[in-house]
Amino acid sequence: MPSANLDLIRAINQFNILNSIRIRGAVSRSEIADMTGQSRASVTTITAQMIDKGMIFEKNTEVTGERGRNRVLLALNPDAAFVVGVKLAASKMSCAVCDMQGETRGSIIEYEDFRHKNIDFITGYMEQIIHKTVEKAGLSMDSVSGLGIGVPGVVDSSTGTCHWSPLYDAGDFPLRDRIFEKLNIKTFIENDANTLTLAHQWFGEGKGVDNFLVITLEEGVGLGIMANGQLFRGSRGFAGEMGHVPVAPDGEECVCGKKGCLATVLGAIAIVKQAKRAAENGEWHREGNSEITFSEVIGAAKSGQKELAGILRRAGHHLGVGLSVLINIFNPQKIIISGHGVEAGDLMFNAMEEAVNRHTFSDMLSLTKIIVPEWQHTDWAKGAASLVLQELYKSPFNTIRPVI
Amino acid sequence: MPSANLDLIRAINQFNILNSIRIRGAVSRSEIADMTGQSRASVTTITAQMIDKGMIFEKNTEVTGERGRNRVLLALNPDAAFVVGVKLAASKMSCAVCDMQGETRGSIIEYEDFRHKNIDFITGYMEQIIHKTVEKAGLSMDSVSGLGIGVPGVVDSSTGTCHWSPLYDAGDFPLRDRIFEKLNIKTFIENDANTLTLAHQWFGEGKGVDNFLVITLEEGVGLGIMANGQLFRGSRGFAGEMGHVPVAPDGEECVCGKKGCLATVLGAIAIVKQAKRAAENGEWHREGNSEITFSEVIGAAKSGQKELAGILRRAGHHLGVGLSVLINIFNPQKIIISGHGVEAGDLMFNAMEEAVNRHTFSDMLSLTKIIVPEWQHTDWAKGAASLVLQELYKSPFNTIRPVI
DNA sequence: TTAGTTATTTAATCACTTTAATTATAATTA
DNA sequence: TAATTATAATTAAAGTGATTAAATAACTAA
Repeated sequence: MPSANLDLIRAINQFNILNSIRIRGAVSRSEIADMTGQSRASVTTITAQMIDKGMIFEKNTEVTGERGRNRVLLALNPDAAFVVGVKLAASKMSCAVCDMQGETRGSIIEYEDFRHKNIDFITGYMEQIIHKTVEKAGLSMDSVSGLGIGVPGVVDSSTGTCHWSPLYDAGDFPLRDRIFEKLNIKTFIENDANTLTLAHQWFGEGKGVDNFLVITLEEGVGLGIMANGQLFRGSRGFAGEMGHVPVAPDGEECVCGKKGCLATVLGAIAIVKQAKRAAENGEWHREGNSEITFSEVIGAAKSGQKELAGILRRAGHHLGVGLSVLINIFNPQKIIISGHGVEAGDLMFNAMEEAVNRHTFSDMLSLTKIIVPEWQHTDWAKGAASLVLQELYKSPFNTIRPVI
Repeated sequence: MPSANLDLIRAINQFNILNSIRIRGAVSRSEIADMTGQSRASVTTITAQMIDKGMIFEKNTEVTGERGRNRVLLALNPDAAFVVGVKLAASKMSCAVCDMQGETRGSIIEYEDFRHKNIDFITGYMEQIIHKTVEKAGLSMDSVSGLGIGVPGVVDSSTGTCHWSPLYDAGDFPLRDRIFEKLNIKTFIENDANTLTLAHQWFGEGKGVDNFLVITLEEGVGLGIMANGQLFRGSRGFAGEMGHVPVAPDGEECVCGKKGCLATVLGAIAIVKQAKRAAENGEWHREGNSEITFSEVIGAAKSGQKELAGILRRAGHHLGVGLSVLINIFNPQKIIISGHGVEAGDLMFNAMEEAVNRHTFSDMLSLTKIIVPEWQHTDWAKGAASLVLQELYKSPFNTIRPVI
């Protein structure tokens, strides 16, 4: 247990100031003092240090026309630090370089099958894509303050160990340290749904929201939980295994052995599987014999293929039932739905909405906003980058590399 | 936002020291320094103040036979403070006086129907029971440092307002302030399941466990959530509305309008309702015509009444399904089952266990212990008392009344 | 121009922990 | 038995970050 000493209070106050500036965009010293509860003198001292380090700068003086001296607005220097985020998925890897404000300064996505591949192949690939992305952003590796990696599966972020992942069969693997050895950059790893949840807390729909959930629709279904402003990981990082919540008691058998898990109707794998069956049964007349992709199914459904549209509606319905369970248990302010599965659009989400409305006590439902924001592939990598940004804001003076 | 200053670090360090003593029972200054990370000098200073105030005392010197000066063990003075907890239920009120170590020093339970009663009647009743219990414990009201109240329903503990309760139809009600006006004792209110969860964290099965759930089986079903060592209340205090999680899609209609909610099969109300139907159908041959009570149903079921045993087994089964959902989502270290509903015993819990085993991925299940501790009526009031003890430990010097 | 108002900075002070030195008390060793 | 070693607890001095109060800066209104 670390003791509370002067270092701690300095860290807290620095964080609060930096965060106030981030949240407000540009803000004066007096306002910071009011927001953080610190004395004006103290704000002057700390902001002076931050200006000195190049983390923030005096943007302009605000002319309000009110009496008294005008406020000098302070703003973040977006170039104060750059961080890299990498998202590892079954069939692709994406990488993004973000600045201090969470803006993407360069990104790359590459398609490759990583399932059952050698671990060295994956870490090597990662090293390459990082170099390429940093170069694309016009930066050198020296200017990178940290690296965040989002991994599907169960991850112990404190030890940097990957315990289990759908990607490979190996046991515990020290991913963080292995990457650090290669690049010599401070590295953080985390479950992918959690990185996205953090990204929303810092830069997205979760700004200023203490309790929200993030549903990720990819190959499977993921859940990120923000509780009391903190990421909730469960006792061993297993929290949020939404996929195996039973929603259809008379449904199909799941890989886990149970029947009617959410994972059997929702997520790209389940949807493609159902589409394949429809094609085999002749309910979906399909040209050619190539492997069915998720995008293809969505496209056909949107073009009016009734059977496929039904599959999406059913998926939406069950998602809605699952959400109603979550709303009852968590009473979140927001539920944010992300992942490339949102491509399914209204076909899925109308059915979802209907199911949520039907299955949730209206008093509770009225407290929860369900949001499907615009989705980009690189959001995942940006999420991984936020993992570092978070650490950076927490102890900026220790983490930020000097701007050369 | 409160700024981080010297007061904060003192509060944190005091809390950590007091808590170390509480957890270990009796512990030396050096060990405290090691546990909390503080310097020995600092521990000496702070513990001296605490001894001065009568909060802790030098219990004895530990003779280990090791080299060097013997350690002086410090222990909590249980009489340093007394707190009162009151639990309000539909048909009873219980009250307990606890000491600094959470030991019950006196308790009273009284049966009375509080449904749809005047609020003044309830607060008046509360005032009386508190006076009686304090007297029974051999104490005066002056020696009471604080009062905690556990209320079924939705409570905003920060404002002390009771927003909604199954007990009465009135709207928002400032219960905390109303009681404070009567007794002039620092008062805290909280949802009843949450008080029990706190009690477990501080003095029960949740000691040292960061992530656990408490299921309360009373008239209905309640859920208390401990996430990252913090009570999780949701965005408006509605979190943990477990009762309306759907578990039996083809089940009975619930008061909330949906079908097959957990509340339709579990909890005293639902079970008595089902028993009543069994009696009406002639499946349960019952003497007399009095109102059926929960205890009577349990008794008859345990004596071999097959239909009633079936009702309990079904309830246990659905509870098990509900728990499997919770395990998937929360991955808790423990699930603690409490409330007078545990009287149902093995009849219910065997079925529960079977359902949990069947519906939960075994890798996840192995991480969660499900516990049904011994249950006493006054545990509720003790829970409410912990609400105050928690505050007391947090800022001991401000809250503890001088011992006269 | 002057008074009033707000923003920011500076200087002095305070409160807390830490480090280093010191005292206290025990077992071990010669 | 006396010196040595080890551990516990205390004390004194030093360091540090926030706060308060006073000073300065920069503006508006009259």
